[in-house]
Amino acid sequence: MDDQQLRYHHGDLPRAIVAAALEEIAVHGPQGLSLRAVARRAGVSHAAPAHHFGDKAGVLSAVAAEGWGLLAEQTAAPVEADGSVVEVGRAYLRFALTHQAHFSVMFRPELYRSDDPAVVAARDKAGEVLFGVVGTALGPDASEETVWSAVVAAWSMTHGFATLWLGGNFYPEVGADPEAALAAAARAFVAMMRSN
Amino acid sequence: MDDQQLRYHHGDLPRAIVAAALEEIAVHGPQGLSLRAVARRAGVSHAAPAHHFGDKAGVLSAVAAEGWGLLAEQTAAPVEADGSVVEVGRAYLRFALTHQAHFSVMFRPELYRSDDPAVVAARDKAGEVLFGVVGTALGPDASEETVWSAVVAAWSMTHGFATLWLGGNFYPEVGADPEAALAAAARAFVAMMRSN
DNA sequence: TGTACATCAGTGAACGCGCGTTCACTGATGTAC
DNA sequence: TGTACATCAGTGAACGCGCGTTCACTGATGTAC
Repeated sequence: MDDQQLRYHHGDLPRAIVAAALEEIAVHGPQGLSLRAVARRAGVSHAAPAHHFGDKAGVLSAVAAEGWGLLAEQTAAPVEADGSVVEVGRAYLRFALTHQAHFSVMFRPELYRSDDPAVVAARDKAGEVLFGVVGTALGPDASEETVWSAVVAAWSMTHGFATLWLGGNFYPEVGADPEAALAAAARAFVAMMRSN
Repeated sequence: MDDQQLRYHHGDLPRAIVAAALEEIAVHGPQGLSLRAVARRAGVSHAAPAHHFGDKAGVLSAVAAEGWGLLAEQTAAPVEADGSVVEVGRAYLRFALTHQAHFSVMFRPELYRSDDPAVVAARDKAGEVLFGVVGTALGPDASEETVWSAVVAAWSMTHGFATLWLGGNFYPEVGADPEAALAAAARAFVAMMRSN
């Protein structure tokens, strides 16, 4: 509620609308988003969001594109620092936990325009990071098929962990430190599969 | 639309309402469920669902309880046939893919009464199956902590795979046979982790 | 076999609400002269 | 420095809609006698 919002011309209303949408989504979920609630939160008239984004799907597309972009950035950081697959997994998990609103929109493509160019570009970039680090981990001799399988596995485990954790589905025994729990889980999984 | 529905007394309207709710959820998602649409689909007046279930959360609680019960049953089947963790994972995945509506409700506890006794009982039963089969796979010498970690890993990977698959997030390279893709992914994951 | 009655499943009208979208508008801003 | 004007960001009233819930009711059913 800074005094920017009291001015007739807001300054950067599109940015403020996305921010307000994120706060709304954090409370009511992506499907429970209402443009009127977003406008209320941003302190503008209820028709203002549509003025900038066309409609509700437009607002959610902006959120999704921003989310995929942030995910690509934050998973690329450990790669650039010579990090392992595990480090990238941690970064993915950290992103999911600290950007729950983005995260919850990104994986509901029916709510936004998933063919929006900004969305496609950001999503592809995030995919490349993941594929690249897994390929490096497996070494140059691994078949492309193996790389795909390992990508699917690493993504599935990390993504599944994040959603189950966020949904409060784990028992308290799992502990309070999600990153440590995920790393321990990956290790225990390998031990279990080896013992068969 | 059998002639049961033309009778004043339906016969088993609660059952029909749950069935109609599942069909609605399959189309509009759990959050998009409307009691009036359910009633329309079941061929009864819009107030009928509330008569039996109290309110919307009541209908969704019934769906969730049924879902957890089915999951417990279907993952227990391979265990009774001396199946491995991988077989249980397959059963979990098969359940998710063939019972998408149940699956999508179960993991959104904010939409239903997750402390409903029927829900709690069914969910606990499903948890015990998973914990049991992982414990067996690791053998009697594994610490309880290790078992927990392996449960978290197996559950995360299987659950993550199911949700990413259902969301259409995988690239076509992953193939058309989800159960095979998941098994291959688990194998490739172990290879990748070993190679580091 | 027939009748009276209690039960309760399902009805349908009514309520108030919040929503998305449309649209003619107003007022702030910057630029041209 | 001052004025006219074009631009467009944001307004606010209006629309029609589907929703959840309530509530007095009706009609089917089964049981008691």
